[in-house]
Parts: sequence; C-alpha cells; structure tokens
Amino acid sequence: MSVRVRLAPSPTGPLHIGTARTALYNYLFAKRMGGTFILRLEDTDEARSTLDFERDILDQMHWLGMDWDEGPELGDQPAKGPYGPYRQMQRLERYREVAEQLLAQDKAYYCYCAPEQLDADRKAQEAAHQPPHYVARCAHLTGAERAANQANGLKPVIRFRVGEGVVAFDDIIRGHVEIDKKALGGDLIIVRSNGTPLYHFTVCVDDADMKISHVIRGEDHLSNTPKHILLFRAMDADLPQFAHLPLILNPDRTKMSKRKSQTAVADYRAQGYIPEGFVNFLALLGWASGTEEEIFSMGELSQRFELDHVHQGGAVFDRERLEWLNGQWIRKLSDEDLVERLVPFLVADLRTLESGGANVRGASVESVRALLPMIRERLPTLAAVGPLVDFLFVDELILDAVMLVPKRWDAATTLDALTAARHVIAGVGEVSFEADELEAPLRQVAEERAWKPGDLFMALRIAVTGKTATPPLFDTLVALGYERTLERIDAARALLEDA
RNA sequence: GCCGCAUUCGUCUAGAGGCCCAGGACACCGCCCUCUCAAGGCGGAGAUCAUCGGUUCGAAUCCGAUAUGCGGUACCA
Repeated sequence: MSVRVRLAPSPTGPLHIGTARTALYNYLFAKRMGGTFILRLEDTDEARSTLDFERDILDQMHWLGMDWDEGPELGDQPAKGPYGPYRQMQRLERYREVAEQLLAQDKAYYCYCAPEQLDADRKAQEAAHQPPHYVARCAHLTGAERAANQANGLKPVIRFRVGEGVVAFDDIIRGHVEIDKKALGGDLIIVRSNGTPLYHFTVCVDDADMKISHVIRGEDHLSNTPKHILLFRAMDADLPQFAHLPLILNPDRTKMSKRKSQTAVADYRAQGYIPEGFVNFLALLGWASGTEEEIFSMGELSQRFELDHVHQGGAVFDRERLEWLNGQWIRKLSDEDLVERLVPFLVADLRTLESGGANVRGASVESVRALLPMIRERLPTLAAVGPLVDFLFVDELILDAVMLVPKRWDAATTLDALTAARHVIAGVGEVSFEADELEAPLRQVAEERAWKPGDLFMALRIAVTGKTATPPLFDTLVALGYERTLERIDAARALLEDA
C-alpha cells in the first residue's frame, strides 16, 4: 500500500508552531517512505477563515522547505493532484452526497432538537453526574413526525448513529487504545442545520476520498478518533493508520497557545530564525534519532525519521535551544547565502535608526560580506546583525562623557589614553591601516603608560562604536576606516574635555 | 463530572528486563583561549527514572492502583 499523508490546517490563523511540527512529521514520514504528501485546507469555519491566513500557511510551509505533492491552488499557483479540490468549501457537494447516502442507509438521521433543548439536556445530565450525551430523541422519528417538524419550519441537523460497544485501534505512537462508545456523547452531528458539514465528518470523507494511508496529527484528536473510525466504517472506506503526536507546550506545560507563547511561524522568521535551524529544532521536539547527533538537515531528517520513535509526552517549546540550533546553522551557511539573508535585517535595523534621526549609509552586499568573518560567530539570529554592526553605518554616534569611561578608569585617564591612541593610529597612517599593524603599537603605548591593554582597548572601543561588546577591535577599526576612526576618537575626546 | 493520554536532570531527550546507583544536548557554574562580546575546548553541578504495590534471580523498562498534568467531551477545527 502506498503511503499517503496529509496536513489539513484550517486557515483561521497564521501557521502555528504545532501545525508546523505536524506538517514536518507528515512530510518527513512521506519522504522516508517514498510516499505522497498532501495539503488540504479545512476552511469550513467560514466566519474565521481568511485568504490571508491561507497565504501565510502556504508561504511559511515553503519557507520551512516543505512542498506538497497534492494541494489547492492559490494565487498563480495551480492546484496539484488527482483528488481535488483540496479546499473543503469546494467539496460541499461531495459531503452532501455522502450524507445522503448515510441517510439512505439509515446510518444517519435528521434531528430537529432545538439548541436550547440540547443545552437543557446537557445541564440535566451534568446535574445527574452523567456524561453529557445526546438522548436520541429524534433517532427513530416516523415519517409523519418528520413531516410535521418540517411543516413547522424546523431546520434539522444530520446525526450519525454511533451505536453501542467499544472502538479499539492501534495507534503507531500510543499503542492499543480502546474507547467505549458511551464516551462519545451520543449520535454526533455531521451536518449543521444550515446544511454545512462539520469537521469530524469532512475529515473522514476527505481522508477516505484522498486515500490517506496514515493520519498523523496532534494528540488532541486522540479522543475523537473512535468517531472517525465509525465514520470510515459507515462509508465502507479503508481505515488509515493513526499516529497521534504529543502536544507542544507552554512553559507551564499547558497546550501551547498564543496567549502564553509566540506561536506564529512568521514571527520567528521575522526575528531572524532560519528555516534550517527551525526545522531541526521542530524535528527534535518529540523525536530523537537514538544516536547522540542532533544537528540534522531536512535531507538527513528525511533519511532517518521514524514515526515509532516519536516520544509520547508533551514537549515544552524551549527558545534557548532553538536559538542555539539556529546559531549552529547560521555558522554553516556559505558566505553568499548568509550575506543575502543578513542584508534585509541590517537594512531594517538601519531604517529604524534613521527614523530615530540618525544619518545612515546604505548597507550593500559587499559591505556586509566584508564583515562576515568578524560577525558570523556572533549571530544567534539574523536579526542580531543590526546591533552588532550598525555603528559602522551611521554618521555619528550618540555618546555621552560618562559612558566613554571604562570601569576602573576615570575621565582624565580616558582622555589621555584616547589622545595617545589617536597619535599611534595617525602614526600608523592610512596606507598601513591594517589590523596587524595596529595591535602592536597600541599595546606598546599601553605598556609605556602602564595601562592594561584591555583598558586602553575598551576606551577605544567605546569611543569608536559606542558599545562595550563588539567584534574584535582592530578589525572593527579597519572596517570603520582610517578617517572615520580618527574622527570618532576626536569626537570622544571633545566630549571628555567638555565634561 | 465522564472518557482518554501522559509522567526520565530546570528544558529537549537516550533508554524496548541485566550493558543504567541512568547517557547526550540546551541552559547554568568553573577553568582554558582572549582586547570586549561571541565561538571553541575542558570540567562541574543537576534525575531517590511521579508515588505505592506487584511480577521477576533481576525493573526506568512488564502489570495494577494512586497522584499530578494535559487533552477530549460544541450545530469549532
């Protein structure tokens, strides 16, 4: 049997971390098994579904490096695959057809109970400490009763007969699971009174129609699985295998939510995480290779991923670990690649400086490329580039006399040191202005004046960058350039003199 | 309430009856490197394997109960 798996997000929000991981596991499983990965949009919640969310979901999927073999059209992208349409609102006819069939076979029936009535039932059951369930009031209506309801203008829902007994299945991740039908809440509604189908029904129709072989989804669907199994059986469809993934959790171990965590993939992207790191991190949230390796590319993952090695307990989303993995991957990128990804972040950073009143110079690909050796190890995210090097791209630093003074030093010593350093640098001259040429003479002045080299360097660093943590000093000076280095030292000296 | 699932260092996890008085990684601490910050190297601390019972010569691993957490229980998905 060929492996066919699917991701079935509903476009009621931007691509969620949890959905992204589910997508990844489906994708990796498909790749590993030489199967087919299908994307289906579950947009039957008309009130909350939007085209923008659809776009975000597909866009972030691509960003993460996942493509699908079958899926819906969007914009200029045509639909792919022989089992379409892949958007549920376009499959309404099909659901109606299956519902009719179920009705004709008496596997489903019309129910005219009013929502208020149902609420009252539920309350009564609760009071009686019984599990809430539908009391099957309409389960055996006569033709006359139905006609009467109809004549009264009542719009019925369609309910699926659940019956009695136990539903059992073997989940790839959880093992054997048995659930009594009594726990299912009675005959379930599959079509609303307005004629639109409900989730439990549409997934089953679609999964059956699309010949899905493995349903890999979040644990929150585990308790619903018996309903699905019953529906599959009623349709005489082949049962897929189920694999229920552990949940991704907030730090307080509740199901990851927007309220307590950042859940949109797009947000992480905007913060400078790269897909290589993000995918690696997501893969490791609930799965491990069994070896001690943990840096894996998408390609390596799709060689090794095993569904039955997926962990069963929920996993807290740990940003520190994500950041570390992201840094690992940033360090692996080629120069050209890194530069290309870095520039937009630098530009954005400079733009905000500019709107704050600074005069900024353009950040070109060449200029950033030259900085790579000194910043590469200092980038946990792409967004870290701005704070690291933006001082190189502004005309004037915003400084004050207090911050110019290294700790352990006073203003007078600092002024003295900057003057001496300026002298040395001018002595080296513009032609020999190289990192290798600068260090020795600067160390020598420090020694002559009994300053710790580190203190001298710190004074210089602050004067020239406005920061206490920067890339290596001499490379920084060279990147700044001879003229601007001297200008900044002079500006700092002037500030100290005034103070 | 009812049903289901889960539970190994703070976090992600390895572990499929003896190799485990539990291994790796992130974070943390220390040292080395060092002009700051990183990166890197080395080392440290950190888990009575939720608890209690049972099975077994032997249990983190199998079984049961309890606890805790989470999920489901919608004319949401």
